[in-house]
Parts: sequence; C-alpha cells; structure tokens
Amino acid sequence: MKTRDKILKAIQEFVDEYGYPPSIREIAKKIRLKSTKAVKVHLDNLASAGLIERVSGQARGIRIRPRSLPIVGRVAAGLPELAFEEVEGYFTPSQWRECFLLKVKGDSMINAHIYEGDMVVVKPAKNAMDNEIIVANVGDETTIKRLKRFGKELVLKPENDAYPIIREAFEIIGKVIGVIRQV
Amino acid sequence: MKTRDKILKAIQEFVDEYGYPPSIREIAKKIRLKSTKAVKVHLDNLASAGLIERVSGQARGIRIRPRSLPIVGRVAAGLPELAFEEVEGYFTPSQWRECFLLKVKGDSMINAHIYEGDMVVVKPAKNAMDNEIIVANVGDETTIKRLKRFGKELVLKPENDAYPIIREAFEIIGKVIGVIRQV
DNA sequence: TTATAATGTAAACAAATGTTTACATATATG
DNA sequence: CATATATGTAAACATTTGTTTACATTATAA
Repeated sequence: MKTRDKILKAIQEFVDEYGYPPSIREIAKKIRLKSTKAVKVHLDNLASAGLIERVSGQARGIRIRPRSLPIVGRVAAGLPELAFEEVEGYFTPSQWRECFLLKVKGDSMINAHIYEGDMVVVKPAKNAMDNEIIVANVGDETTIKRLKRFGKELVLKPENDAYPIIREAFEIIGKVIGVIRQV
Repeated sequence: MKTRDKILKAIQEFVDEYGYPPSIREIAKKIRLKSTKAVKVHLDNLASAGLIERVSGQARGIRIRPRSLPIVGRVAAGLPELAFEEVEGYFTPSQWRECFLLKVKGDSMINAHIYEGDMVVVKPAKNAMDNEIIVANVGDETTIKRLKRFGKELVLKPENDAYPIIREAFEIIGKVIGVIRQV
C-alpha cells in the first residue's frame, strides 16, 4: 500500500476513534514515518487531488469527506476494488447523528416490514404528521406505531391486522426515519 | 441562553461547518467573549457534565459527536434529553467502513425480510459459508441470494418459495451483513 | 449590606503543531 | 551510467493554541 493511501486511511481511522483529525506528528507516528515533512508533502498531494481539504497553518486543519457508503444498483464484473460502474448515490450514516436506535419487540408493524429484532432509527421529536411511523410512550410502554388522525383524534395504528388501534393517551418520543437489521 | 449552552452550540456549528473542532479562541470569538479563560472554564464544566469529551493539552481536543448510536429497549418518560435509562448497547456505523450498499430489486428474498427498495449492506468477499446471504453475479445480473451447499455443489437459494434454486455458474461479490431501509 | 462564589478580562507562559531548511536516500528516466 | 525527481530524515523555526496567573466585575446567599 502506498504511503499516501496509508495516510488517508490513518486519518480516517483517527477521526473515527477520536472525533477530531490527527496532527501531522500523530499521522507520522501512526504510519511509522520519522519526519513530519514527508507527511506534509503527502497531505498537500492529497489536498490537490481533492481527497482531503486543508486549512493551512491551523492545528488539525484537515477535513475528510463525511463518510458515506456508495449505493449501487448492480456490480461490475470482477469487483475492481470499489470501482462501481453505476453508483446511484451515497448514504451517509452521519445523517443519524441526533438519533437513537430502538430495538423492535413484537410483530405489530410487520405490514410496514418492521420485525422483531430489527432496530428502528428514531429522530427525537415531540410532534409528528399524520401517517408517519413514530415511537410513543403509552403508559410506561414504549411502542412503534403509525400515527393516524381521525378528525381531531390522534390514534396509534399497528401495521398488523391482528392488533387493534390504540386510542389511549400517548406521548410522542420521535419519528422513525429508518430501519436497520444486522444479518 | 446561558453561556455554556452557547458554547456547546458554537462547537456543534463549527464542527458542522469546518469538519474539525474549534480552538478555544475561535469559540471565544464566535460567542463574543474577550478572554480564553472563561471559555476554558465552561469547557471544563461541559466535560465534567459529560456533554463533551476533552483531551487536555491537545489542540482542538474536543469531541462532541458520539461515535455510535445508543440502542435502547424502551425510552424513559419525558425524553429527558437523551438520558435513557436502559441503553442495551451501541451501534457504530463505522463497522461498515469497507462496505457498499446494494439497492434491492424484486421480491426473491422476502422470507428473509429483504424487500424491494431496501438497501443491503455488502461486505466485499470472494468466498462465503453455507447458509450465508450473499451478493453474486450470475451472468451480468447482480443478485442477492442465500448460499447453499448440496454435497459438493454450491447453489443460490431465493428466500421466496415462488422462485427456483439457481444452479448456474456465479461469482460471489460479497456477504450481506445488514439491511437498511429509509422510511 | 457584606461576604463569597461565579464569571469575565488581560496578559504571560508553555506546550503543541504547522512550516521550512538542509541534506540523505531511494526511484525512476533518459 | 548519469541525472532528475520523488521520498524521507533531522533539526530549527514560527505560529497556533491550551493553560495559568492576577485582577476586575457580576451574581448569589447569609
């Protein structure tokens, strides 16, 4: 692996671990270079190649693109090292920064393809719109349901015909903006 | 708004804008404080309150964004600012570092709860074990199936009884280690 | 009110950190 | 081979940046 790529990888790992970018000396130590000059040259190259951005003179003035995963529709033959022919877009987990994950219990939302053991991504909120899937507290139970407006009444609708609509009082905790399942 | 909260907000805004944390002087300038001492005291308070993490002596050694999302089983009443009673664990999107996302087409995997429009998280690999869900190229089609070993023969099994087992030649692209759906 | 703590200013200090210079070594490249 | 270029080491340098000290101001409580 070329030194330049090692540096890029080291930066990404450092940011993942510490939450802020490394200093030049920290990069040098991580990839076992004995001089800061060599690192600086490579950083300048990475910057002119557009792989990172730098603010000269500033401590840890390195910005790497927010980590994102490429979304593809199909994969080119041979899998030539992430050189996908048809990248449809990018998914950035950082859009979930303010969220938490709620582990799904029960099967009351299977029509929305939310199953026991899945994790729903919840964006904290106190209000929601008609038809959104939300997390709410009913009594001391935390539950995932679809919010439905019947005239002036707000109710919680399971996505499973075997369960009844909930008309009890509830408190909205947040909106479900995604579902994750680890295989 | 209290100075401490202004500082916390300023840090978040700075990180959003520049990709790395602010220096104490930059914070002071942003919230119009004329001394670095005042900022430092507040940073120390924020740190002991657990709202930020600091590495003393290091330039821009401030971490605000959690590296992981908390997984909860239920939410405490009132949602007291992300103070969850029962955090069961943490989910770190960075475990998907080497992966890509493949958009799901068709309904051949619905028994594994993988639906059209979902995205599967694929970890590139050239081999897989019996029973794993994999991404493979069959001809010039990219497909998601379960890998099955029949004696010495490896086949691709859909998770939908309406589809037949695929016995054609295929190339393994990677393993499916997760499923994401954006609601 | 008066004492005490919290908060802020100003300046000095020390450490961390980016930058530069001089030189050595490897790696092409003709 | 000979030369140029890239890459690296070592050390010095200048700036940035966290920390501390001394003191002023404001808020809080007895």
